[in-house]
Amino acid sequence: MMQESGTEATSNGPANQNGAASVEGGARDARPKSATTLSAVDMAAADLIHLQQHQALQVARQILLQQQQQQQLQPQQGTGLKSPNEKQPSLQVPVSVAMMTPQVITPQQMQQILQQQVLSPQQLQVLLQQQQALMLQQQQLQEFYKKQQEQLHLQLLQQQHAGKQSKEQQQQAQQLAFQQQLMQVQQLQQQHLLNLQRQGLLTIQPGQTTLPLHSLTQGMIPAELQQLWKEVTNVKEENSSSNNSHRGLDLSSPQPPKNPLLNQHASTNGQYMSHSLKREGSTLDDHHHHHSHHSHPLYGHGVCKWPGCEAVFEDFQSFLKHLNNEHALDDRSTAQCRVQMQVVQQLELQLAKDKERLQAMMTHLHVKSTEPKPTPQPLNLVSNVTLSKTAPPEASPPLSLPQTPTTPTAPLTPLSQAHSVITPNSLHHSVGPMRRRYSDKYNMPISPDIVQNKEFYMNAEVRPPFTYASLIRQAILESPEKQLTLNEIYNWFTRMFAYFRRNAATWKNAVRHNLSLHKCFVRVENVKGAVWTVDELEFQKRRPQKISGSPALVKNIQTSLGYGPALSAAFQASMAENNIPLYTTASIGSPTLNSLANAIREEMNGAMDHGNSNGSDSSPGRSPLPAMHHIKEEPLDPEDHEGPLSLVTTANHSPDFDHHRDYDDDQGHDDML
DNA sequence: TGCCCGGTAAACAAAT
DNA sequence: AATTTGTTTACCGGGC
Repeated sequence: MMQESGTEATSNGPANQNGAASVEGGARDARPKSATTLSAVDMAAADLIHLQQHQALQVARQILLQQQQQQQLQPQQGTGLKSPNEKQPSLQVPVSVAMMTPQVITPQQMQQILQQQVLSPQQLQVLLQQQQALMLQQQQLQEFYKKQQEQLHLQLLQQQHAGKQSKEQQQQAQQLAFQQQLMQVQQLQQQHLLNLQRQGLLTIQPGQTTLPLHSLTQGMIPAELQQLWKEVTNVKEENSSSNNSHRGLDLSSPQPPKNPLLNQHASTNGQYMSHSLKREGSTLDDHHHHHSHHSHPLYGHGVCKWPGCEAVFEDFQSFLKHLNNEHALDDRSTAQCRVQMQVVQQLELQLAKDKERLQAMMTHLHVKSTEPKPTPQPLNLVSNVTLSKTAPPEASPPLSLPQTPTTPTAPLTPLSQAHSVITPNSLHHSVGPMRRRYSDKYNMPISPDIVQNKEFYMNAEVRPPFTYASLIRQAILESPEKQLTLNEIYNWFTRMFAYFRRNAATWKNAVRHNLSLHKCFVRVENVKGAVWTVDELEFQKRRPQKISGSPALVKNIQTSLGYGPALSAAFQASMAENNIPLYTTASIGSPTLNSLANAIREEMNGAMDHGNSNGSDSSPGRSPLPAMHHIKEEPLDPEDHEGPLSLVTTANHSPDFDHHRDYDDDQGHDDML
């Protein structure tokens, strides 16, 4: 009862259309319409991006973990080899950590860039390229480290099991190797930074090479990113006004209150101006330009590595040509660039977290010799709490992240019994892609990154690009028992999507409506009430209908998704780029997010599926972006949107819904905080 | 143009 | 008596 009212009534105050929700009689017309279309679309895209990042991050994390391990294990050795600029991380982690981070553009830097209005088309591209290069590097490193890590693991295992033989020697050798790798990484990173500086894209003072960890950790929250992107886009749009003026992300038309500075981009006439800027910065850059040698970050193995583009080229020249023609500055490229930037951003954030995690792990292991059991981690405390509920002691080592500094991790949903290890219910097995692979292996839970995703949805008031039916199904399938009460479903919605924290009367009604309307939702009487379950067959049954083959549809979908093609392409490309097996990666996360990710993928696949759609494997995906119509039609006063958007605030309390009896509805959380 | 979809609004009934 | 939970019907707009 109080839920709905409380929900929106809260801060939106005026100008909100919510009145319509519960009481309006014919207020229907009152419903605002028109404006948000794009933003909504864009956001949907953002969601995807998010997922992508999510996965990419995992990889990055691994790399970092390894790096840190090395450092930790070998604090002293090999010092001489290191570049002079570092102070040698003896014990302080921050330092070492910091060293690794500069490779990606930090939020601050990003802002700088924006502020300087250097976002000319060229620069945007350059930026993108740089970021891409980053990805490549990480990929390489990843592979490399992967091997090493495996060895390390083996060693550890041996040590533990076989007692304390003289493995130490081996380990030392190993460590040396690590050390070397570490240095390599650092060099790469520095190199990269240099590049950026050269391009004039970054203005970093010499001594500033190492950024404070917190700057990264704090990263930007989705909302901020969005704002940033908005800025970026705006700037860009001003230049290339023509195209589709719409699609820009104008979630909140007005500029964000936060970066007033950015607003000045007013008449940025990028093109030329930036050019000069670039020149300026290029002073140091005399030697190689990324163009000079064939090692163009966007060109590899004869293929264009632009997200989503896999064009093949005989020679570098033709590639360049292609790059200029096909990937010139336009809405699409910009969108892709944005995606990439976000990816990077998220990676950065994740890296920071994982570093910290590693740190904890190392600490733990060190201490271990003395007192193995009682892990002293401060974070553990937190995590323990989380785990305690369900978590069997077993695996899960260090886990969760401690810090979570200023991040707006929503305080709500505490826990997660979650991992639930996905009940062996063969239920979802039959379905398409998502279930295959990821669910089999129960994965260990705890994954910090979820928080991020979660945050995204929780913060961004973006209408999720899924139909109610899809979401409901998702909610139900995610539950340990594969069944939920209506209320639990509601809770899931509000937990997972900020969007559903408003207009409760409306969407709840829709949920109910969907539950009873679709055959795929089966109500099961229960001792204390009834629960809803999903008849997967039924569900799948009606999924294939549209999408499967029609190219036209695909096109539409893409369009609907905003930069659909671009994003999805970027999404997938990036994944591939990082060797991130979608499913595998996903499996690491929490069931909830995984599912979400999978759901999205599913939708995407269905939508984009070029080619083999019918038949067996191709995912069922189909209904994609359903309903965003009205979103687009709601002109919502800027205020309306803005408020929510700055969610940081909003996010913090959302508990409104959760309270009462939901003890078990929260399967999906992994937050550790 | 008509059909199908999915979202939204609502009326109503039944269960709490 | 007030809600919540479910069902159903109607209407809309979009895609085809």
